[in-house]
Amino acid sequence: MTAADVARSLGLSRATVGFVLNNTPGQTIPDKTRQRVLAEAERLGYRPNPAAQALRRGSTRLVMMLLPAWPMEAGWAEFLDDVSFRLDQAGYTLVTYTRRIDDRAKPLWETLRPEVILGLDDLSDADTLSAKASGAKIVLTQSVSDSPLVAPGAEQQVRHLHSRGHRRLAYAMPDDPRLADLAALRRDMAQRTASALGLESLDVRSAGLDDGTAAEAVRHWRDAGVTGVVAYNDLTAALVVGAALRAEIGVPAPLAVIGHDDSDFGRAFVPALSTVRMGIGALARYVADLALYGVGHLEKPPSPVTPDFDVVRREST
Amino acid sequence: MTAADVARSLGLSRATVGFVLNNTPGQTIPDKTRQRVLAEAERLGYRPNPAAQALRRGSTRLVMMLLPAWPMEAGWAEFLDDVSFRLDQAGYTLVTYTRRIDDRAKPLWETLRPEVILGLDDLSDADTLSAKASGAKIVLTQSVSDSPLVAPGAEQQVRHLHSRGHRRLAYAMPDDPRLADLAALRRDMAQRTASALGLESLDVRSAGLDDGTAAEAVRHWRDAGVTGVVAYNDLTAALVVGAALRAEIGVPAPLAVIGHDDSDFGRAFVPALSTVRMGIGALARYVADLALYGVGHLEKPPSPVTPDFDVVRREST
DNA sequence: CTGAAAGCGCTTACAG
DNA sequence: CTGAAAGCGCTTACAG
Repeated sequence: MTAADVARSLGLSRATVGFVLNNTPGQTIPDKTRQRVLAEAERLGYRPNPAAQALRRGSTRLVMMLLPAWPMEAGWAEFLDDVSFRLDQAGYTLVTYTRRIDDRAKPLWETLRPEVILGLDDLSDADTLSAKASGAKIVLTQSVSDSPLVAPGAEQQVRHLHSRGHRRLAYAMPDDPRLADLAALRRDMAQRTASALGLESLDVRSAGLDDGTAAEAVRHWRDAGVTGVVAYNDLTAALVVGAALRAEIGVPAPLAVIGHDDSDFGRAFVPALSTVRMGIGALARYVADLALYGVGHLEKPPSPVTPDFDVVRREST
Repeated sequence: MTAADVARSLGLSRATVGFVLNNTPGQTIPDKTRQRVLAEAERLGYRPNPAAQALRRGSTRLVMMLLPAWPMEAGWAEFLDDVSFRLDQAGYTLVTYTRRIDDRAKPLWETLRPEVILGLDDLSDADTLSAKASGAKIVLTQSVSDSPLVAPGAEQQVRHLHSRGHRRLAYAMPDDPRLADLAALRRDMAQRTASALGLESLDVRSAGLDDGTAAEAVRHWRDAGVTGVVAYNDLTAALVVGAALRAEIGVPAPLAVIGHDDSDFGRAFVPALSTVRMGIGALARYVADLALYGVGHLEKPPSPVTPDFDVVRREST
């Protein structure tokens, strides 16, 4: 079922059909003809062939978003929906892609040829080269030096513990190497906030999944007089709380712990985990517009937005 | 940079270049020419235009895998890598897509035109129609009547509790409507296993996130003499355990609870959650071959495989 | 062994 | 207002 079929069925030329279907400006198609074309296309179930369109236009109208390999919280689904909706309205399509470090398949941008790649995650050097060679423009929404997306939550965490009267704070890092960069950003922001509040510098320790580091950290913190722990995320917070309870150190006193991300399981935990929730509503439009600016669909770059971060206080602080 | 450029640069015809680059059988290209073409293509950084290939071939060589909207456990990343690697070797590309119920963007299959859609998740009726209209073949790896992927873990859960001496069992359902179908499958399998073991039928209750249903279920089970709870997944297990502890019902005694999926946070929980881990190694090849059979690249369908399910006993049972 | 050519389905400048 | 036609980059049957 091609545009030619629609034209033939109507006794029109392919051009007229194309003008109607593409809403080409500068054409004066009588409304009657327009309606006939639309109705016939609908009746025949005509769908333009995207490969032919891409070939002819010289552009795929595809935007690829790189997603991190670690599990994403529920809020991201809505975020992605918002981004893809906004792109959709501008005639672009969002494709998400999770590139693993040891991925053995050809990168997806080779086959799909997106016009823009949105890097929510960093690319390896080899992948960056390959992506550029494929003709895509890389737009990083998360750069290491400037990261409104990831850091401000850490400030909220520290301020929350401070407002609850804690003066000697620690920071719990995850041990997953994929999270190292992100964790360093949040930790530094926490550190800066602590200084700004006149607190001693944070006592930074790692809290891993099965290796006893969480237990060690908790003992160390107790001996050092730490009363509040800022955890990288809710899983790290859970590991710290778990280790504390097993060492018979009470939570929230003598040790308060706050996580980050508002993961579902934090509510099930006993004690329920205090956390920071990121509101990404405004972000979706910003990210979509960043992509549209990248493909030249928008005249100027969107103004940066900072997501909202809210403390959700539960039982662990 | 097109194949024509490569041909021109070498003083050859476009056909010869095409034959070399595509390894077309039945052509006798002198090895010297072949090497020259390969070297020149490499030197010029030639990459075939996928849109042109798709248009000419009449097929996109794209396989789309529908992913569920809920967060996936870490093991899935490896699974997807395995599937895409196998497809890659056969010349196909895997694209993953998460279709949300209230998605407002045009479905991705409209734009990408995959040859096959692998449904790890179910499609709405409207989406099924739209996907078929786009020309894709839908291959369901998870069907309601035959579900080796999702159900056998529930059998392991029940057998584990039975082997620990529990005779009066309950089943904890999630309250997320997106999980309803999957949960029903697991619950039924648990129910069948209980019958086979000569146990009373399971006392089924829902355990939700914030609505007090978990607390209610736990109280009800205590009064009904239930000693073992099979939970849909680890989050549901966590909710049940949390509610039990808050109601001062001990875990694992008098109430043992086993989850499913081996989520990271289950290890951090106090008590650490017993669970069932799904080994999906063999599955990747099966799913990839299902797709390749769907596109006609394989003569006959792959033999079904059942993933391994292993009980991981921790403190909650 | 290699070249000239058709045609996939589309968009759109050009000519009426 | 509408049609005939070019051409995007590729693959491949056909003719030498």
